[in-house]
Amino acid sequence: MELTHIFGELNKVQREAVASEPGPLLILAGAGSGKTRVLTYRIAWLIEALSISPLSILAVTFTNKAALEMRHRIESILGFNIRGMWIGTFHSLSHRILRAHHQEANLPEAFEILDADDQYRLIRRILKELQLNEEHWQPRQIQWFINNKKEEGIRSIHLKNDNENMDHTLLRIYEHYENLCQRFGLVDFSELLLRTHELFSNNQDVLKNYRTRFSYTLVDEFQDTNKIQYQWLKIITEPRNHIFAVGDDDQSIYGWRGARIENMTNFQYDFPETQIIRLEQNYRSTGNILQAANAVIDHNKGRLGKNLWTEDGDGDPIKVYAAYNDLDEGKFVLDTIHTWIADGHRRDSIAILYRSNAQSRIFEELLFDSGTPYRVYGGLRFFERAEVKDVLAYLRLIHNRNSDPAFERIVNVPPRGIGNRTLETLRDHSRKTNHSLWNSVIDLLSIDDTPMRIRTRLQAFVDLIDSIDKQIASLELHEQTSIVIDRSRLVPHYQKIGGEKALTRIENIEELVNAAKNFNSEPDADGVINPLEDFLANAALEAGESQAEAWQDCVQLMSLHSAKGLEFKLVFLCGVEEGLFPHQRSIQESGGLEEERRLCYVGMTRAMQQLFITWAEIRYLHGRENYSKPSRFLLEIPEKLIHNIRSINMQPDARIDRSAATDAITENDEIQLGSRVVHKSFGAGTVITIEGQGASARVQVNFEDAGNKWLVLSYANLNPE
DNA sequence: GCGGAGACCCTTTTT
DNA sequence: GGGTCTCCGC
Repeated sequence: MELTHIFGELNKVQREAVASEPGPLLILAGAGSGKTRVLTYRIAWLIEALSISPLSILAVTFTNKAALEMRHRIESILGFNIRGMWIGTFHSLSHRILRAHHQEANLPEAFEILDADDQYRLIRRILKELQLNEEHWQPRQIQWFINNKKEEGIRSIHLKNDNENMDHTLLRIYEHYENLCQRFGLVDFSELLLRTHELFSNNQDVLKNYRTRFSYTLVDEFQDTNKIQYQWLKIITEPRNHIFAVGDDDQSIYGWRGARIENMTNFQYDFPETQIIRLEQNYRSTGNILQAANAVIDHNKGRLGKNLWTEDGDGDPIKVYAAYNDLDEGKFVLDTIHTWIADGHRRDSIAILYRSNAQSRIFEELLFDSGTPYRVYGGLRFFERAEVKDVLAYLRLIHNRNSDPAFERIVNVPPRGIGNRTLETLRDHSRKTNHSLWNSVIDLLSIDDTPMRIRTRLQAFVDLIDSIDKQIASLELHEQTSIVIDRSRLVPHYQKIGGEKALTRIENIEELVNAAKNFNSEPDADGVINPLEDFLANAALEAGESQAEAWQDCVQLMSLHSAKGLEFKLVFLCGVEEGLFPHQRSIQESGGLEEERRLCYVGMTRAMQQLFITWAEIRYLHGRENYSKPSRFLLEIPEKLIHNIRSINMQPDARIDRSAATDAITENDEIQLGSRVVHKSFGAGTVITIEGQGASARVQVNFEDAGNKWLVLSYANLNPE
């Protein structure tokens, strides 16, 4: 068979991986070594060379984005579409399986997915019911505990039986949570995985069905799997063990969320006769960048071992800039960016990476003021926004009256006189009767001693929901959405309270109609299509990544975590200071420091041509001034690979000078290039040049009446217009 | 029940 | 610095 279109694109080791005999295979794929390429070509090879049907292949990823991209890439190699092939995240695949076998999995047909926010609210409600103090029983920690246990495959019943030291109250909360979810058909993210795994272990018929169907399993980012995900993979793959796992232990950065790097080391023992292939040739970065990254990661113990190399040249040294404060750091980055763009590069070839999202603000301000287009990744995603979740909650309640999370969310949004007092009564009733909140309302309406005013308001709410339901019953999804938005009166509500954010919120609400319009519902296993149900599940499972402007040419700002898997010609690694990176809290955790170091490795290996590392001696964090030292990671890079733009070890004298200058800049930081200013005698004008810093800083201002003037900032007494 | 003023907290993020 | 949550007065 003619397979040059597959093999022609690959190097020798990649070819070996792609064309290896079916069987357990672990690919250790270093950063930039063509991981995705190997994965997609492997699938193409199975289909073309072994004539495996796409329907017999199961491909698992961690994000929806990765799943989508993989599908596109495979289709473009093959030249035909593979619509029926199962490519998805652990969660979306589990969801699909549970929908198809909800009875065997002991779930109601209309079971609902709880996202992290819904789960948090539910836990708080339980704490209240159990009359536990939130100070002592922090909802976040409970949430973390429950998810952690589920991700280890442990239910409350196991804790009860196996562990005598188990905290009694914690156990009671977990138990209560499980009961409530079971009773009302609520499934949180970890439950999707756990429940599917239990379905497979308890139901041989179902398991056999999937084992027969899927003869080949492939996993991406294997280093990020947690315990239950690994078991999920094992149970579906055995006994054939045709599993193809691709990962990089050096890029495991989600340990704090349950990912088990040990899964990589255990793989070869759990799947006997595992073949291990190392992809070490890097096609992304210059020699210097690779050497520096290798040197840093080499400080970690217990690695599987890998050394990246490249056939390309050394390139420029790593440039390190020691700033005196965060503003100076920002200005340096901005200047460098402008030079880079002036040299003819695209803006989207640039990434500013940082450890914590709070660091983006200063860069955003500077980029904004200089009129440089930029885009910040991370933060709240579309379907997680409060206003969007409100609309969805109306839809959820209409679809399933027994959805307590949806009920709680919107029963009084916009305010309709059903306050905490009434809600407490409802919750109380619900607890006693085991009825959902909605049914509790119905109950209360039929009880004679319910006060008239409460009765009126509850009735109005019931009527509203019922009447919207009736009105939208036979309409298209986007029409349903549009009517719900209209009749819920959420837009006027946000208009009323919104303030500055009102406009964005209303835009988001309206954008939801478009999202509904563009949503393609897939028929389930029985060929049934339920667009609304699908849409709601999808909203929970897919956070709603990048919206429209994703492809515009702008500077990219993101946390190091979100940068994994991406590459940029020019990378700035910012805030590389002890306490911030590695983060203070991670230094205290066991294994925390090594994970931070991997994060540093991930950051450095994003750079193709040029890597800048910056740190600031003074940083404003949480409104306070902090003094820092350069990160230990910086000191782990061999000096010969570094070009210092300013000495890391500042002279004491220089330090005084610089902090003085810092103050002056901070005081005047509203004066920027392009700022509108007013002078006592020259009147209004625009700042067109700024030179120097501190007491000697000078600006050139183009005054409307007086023309161009040079002024010394500390004497001129300029005020913002 | 509503809404404004102050207290409080604060890594990383996907599903 | 800023977003969320609580408390309190109306």
